[in-house]
Amino acid sequence: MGNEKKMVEEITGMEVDFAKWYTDVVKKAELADYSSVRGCMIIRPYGTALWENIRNDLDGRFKATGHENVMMPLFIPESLLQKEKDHVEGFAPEVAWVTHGGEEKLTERLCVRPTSETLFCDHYANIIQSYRDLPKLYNQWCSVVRWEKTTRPFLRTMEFFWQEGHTMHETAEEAMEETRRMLEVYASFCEESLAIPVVKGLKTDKEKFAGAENTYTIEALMHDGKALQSGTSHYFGDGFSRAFDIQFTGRDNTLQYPYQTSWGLSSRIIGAIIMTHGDDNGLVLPPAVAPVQVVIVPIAPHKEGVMEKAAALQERLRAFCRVKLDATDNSAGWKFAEHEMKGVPLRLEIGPKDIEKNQCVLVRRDNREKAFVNLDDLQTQIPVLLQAVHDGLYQKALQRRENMTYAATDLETLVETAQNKPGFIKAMWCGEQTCEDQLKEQAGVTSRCMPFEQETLSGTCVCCGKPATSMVVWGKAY
RNA sequence: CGGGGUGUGGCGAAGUUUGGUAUCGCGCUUGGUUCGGGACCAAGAGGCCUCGGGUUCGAAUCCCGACACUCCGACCA
Repeated sequence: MGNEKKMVEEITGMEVDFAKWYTDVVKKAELADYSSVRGCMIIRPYGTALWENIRNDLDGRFKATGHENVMMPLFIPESLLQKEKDHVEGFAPEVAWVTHGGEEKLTERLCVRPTSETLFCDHYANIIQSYRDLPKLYNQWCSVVRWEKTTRPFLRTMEFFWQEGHTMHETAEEAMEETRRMLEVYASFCEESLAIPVVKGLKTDKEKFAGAENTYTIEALMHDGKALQSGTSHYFGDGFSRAFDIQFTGRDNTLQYPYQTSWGLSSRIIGAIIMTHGDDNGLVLPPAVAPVQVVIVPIAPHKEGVMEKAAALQERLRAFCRVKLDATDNSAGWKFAEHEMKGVPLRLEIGPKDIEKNQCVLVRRDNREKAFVNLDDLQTQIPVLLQAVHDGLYQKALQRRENMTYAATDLETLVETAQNKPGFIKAMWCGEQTCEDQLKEQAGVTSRCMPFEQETLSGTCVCCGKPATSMVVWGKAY
């Protein structure tokens, strides 16, 4: 109990080399593996199961807010991509092009979707005629491709998995509400299901999505003090509607352009889970999405009755949690380390001595606390402990973020903080991009967002000293 | 895309400076003893030394090129 010895020698210490620690965890926990396609990864069964749980949870939240799933094509004709100017400028440098079908050269190139705004708009133009057709609340689960220069498993890969919601509304107000609503869905998902605290806010013009009027974001702080944008929600106004000629007849019998939103959350969130909760023994998974919530490790399984008892427990536990029985012939110690590496929230040990006393040992992954629990109480105790792990993870992450959040009211302090103290820096800003550029130049930080929860640290911009318009959270980002 | 680093059985490395036919640990297979924090003994299997050229009697080793991974920047979910 409370043994601080590092038991998994294969994983590089977090303090030693954070980047290496990260990839070690990805590989040793069997989440993903490299493929022979540059910049693309193979998401292994364990990683896929994790993504499926994330997906099912989020999908339920989308359905509950009235959204429907659709499936759009993988390809976008060049002409379609070209329709919205800012959008194409933003994405053109990183799209993959299909130029041939078999041996034949195509008359028009097709791009592999980097995002699907254009496809949705093209379709919406055909199916929206009247205000009665609105709102359209569509979502799709798919993968997209962006020709990235440098890649890292989950955090940045050339192909990644995500969901993209695309909605059309009768009024700007309605669309703006939708944008905010979906950001809240992401934020609650992160906090309730992933135990990741997030800062909700608005992106500056410099950081917003190509073609959007407003981009909202949730920003999480990783173990190493770098920020990870964990979900975004965009308000498009009627920009795309005009570019794609999407019009409907309004209640007053005039032709109008609908207002649009889009929002996305990607498999990158798995990187956030790793870097928020993980430790030197490997992955630590939030119970709500863990593929295995409880792993049963039989002790001395060759002894009479142990395996039978363990198997019977597995059957019982199936009714209320995701449970796995480790029946391999590895030693008990091996199994402990193995499942810790894979982040299983609870371990259940059952051996001859326990069976005699009708009990078992439950060990939490987050703090290694052990508890002897009567076998008759498992149905109530396991959910309690899973919840305790969740709360423990959330509190620890929140505490760390607070400890790593600083404030600066003058440039010198900001630069000094950025250079010496990894984390978020709160500072006032005048709203000018030149100041953003200068902070990037001098302190190496970018604006993560203008949080909804504003504070007044001072009256003037941290950079230029002119009157400030808002408080911005700055940081180094993934 | 700029600057560094790396590439040797499944994994981690030694060997490269000084060219001579590949070594170690872990894992894997089989048998046996073990099992409450990565057990032990014995016997085995497994290598186009990232790829392509070149130099040489001979290349993991020297030269040229490509690719991949990785770190630091710039760019992006």
